[in-house]
Amino acid sequence: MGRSPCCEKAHTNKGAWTKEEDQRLINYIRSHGEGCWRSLPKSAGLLRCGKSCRLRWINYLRPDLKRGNFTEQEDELIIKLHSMLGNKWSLIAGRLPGRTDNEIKNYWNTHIKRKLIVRGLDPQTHRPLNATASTTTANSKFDFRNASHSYSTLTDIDLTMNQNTFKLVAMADDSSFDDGKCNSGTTEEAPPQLLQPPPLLAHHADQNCQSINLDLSIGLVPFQSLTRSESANSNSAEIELKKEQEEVVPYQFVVAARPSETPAPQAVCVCWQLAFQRGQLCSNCSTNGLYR
DNA sequence: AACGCATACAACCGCAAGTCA
DNA sequence: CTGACTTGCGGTTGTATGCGT
Repeated sequence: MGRSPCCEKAHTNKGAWTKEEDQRLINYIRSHGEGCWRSLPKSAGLLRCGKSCRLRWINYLRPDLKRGNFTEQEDELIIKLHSMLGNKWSLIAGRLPGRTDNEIKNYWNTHIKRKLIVRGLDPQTHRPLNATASTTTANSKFDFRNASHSYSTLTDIDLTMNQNTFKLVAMADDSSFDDGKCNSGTTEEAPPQLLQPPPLLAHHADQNCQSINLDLSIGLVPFQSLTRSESANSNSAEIELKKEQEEVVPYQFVVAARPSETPAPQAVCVCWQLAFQRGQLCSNCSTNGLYR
């Protein structure tokens, strides 16, 4: 297809940003908002490529960023989300208000990987290290890492809001765990490699497959606010979705396992929360994930 | 004090998906 | 429908800093 380079490299600065460049970028975005990164550098008087500007803003200059060390709670949340989503750093970052995908990715590579290894867990599979080798082909239908499907045996995932946190409780459907190992009952769409639950879920599944308490306590900002750039880039359906979503009270989210099941009122399919946040259609609930 | 190594993190690169004419 | 273009993501690299010898 022939792509043009993202910038004219001969005329752009590279490497660390200076305070002056930062200030120019901040000033420009304050007065014009995000968006059109390609033309932003020229308009802002920066000798940087748009990509570089975007990255600098998102990862470092954005005012809503939470600087400083990760808390123990954040650590655990990242681990849990990674066990479900894999290296989907942007999705994980979306669940940690004030943290960026780059920051989480770096933190994962420098701290959490080691932490898991010390615990005797494989950082990629979240399985015990000595078990990893024998289960390399195993993934799970509950494993959200590979795709936008295959968690249909969870019949109920409630994200209920306490005063300051959400709590995610996933209830497993007994019938889908019939064999006691919770790895049968494949759905039509489940790819063959997604057959075993990851350890996080498998652990609970072993306990009679009754209840999976993921206990995800996340910040009170359930969704990132609609920025100007998002407004510019989003289609109207997505904007509508976000509007509707913001109106959902009292922030209860439910996964619909089967289309025939009557969804709870005022609830949002958690697939939307985890992987369909851009308003993609969900194969589980056959909607964009939003129930009213 | 100087050096080498390890670590942390900012920034870059290439690719894929999305958008639009 | 097609292709040009933009944006966002994930992997990787480069560099500053800290620490031990």
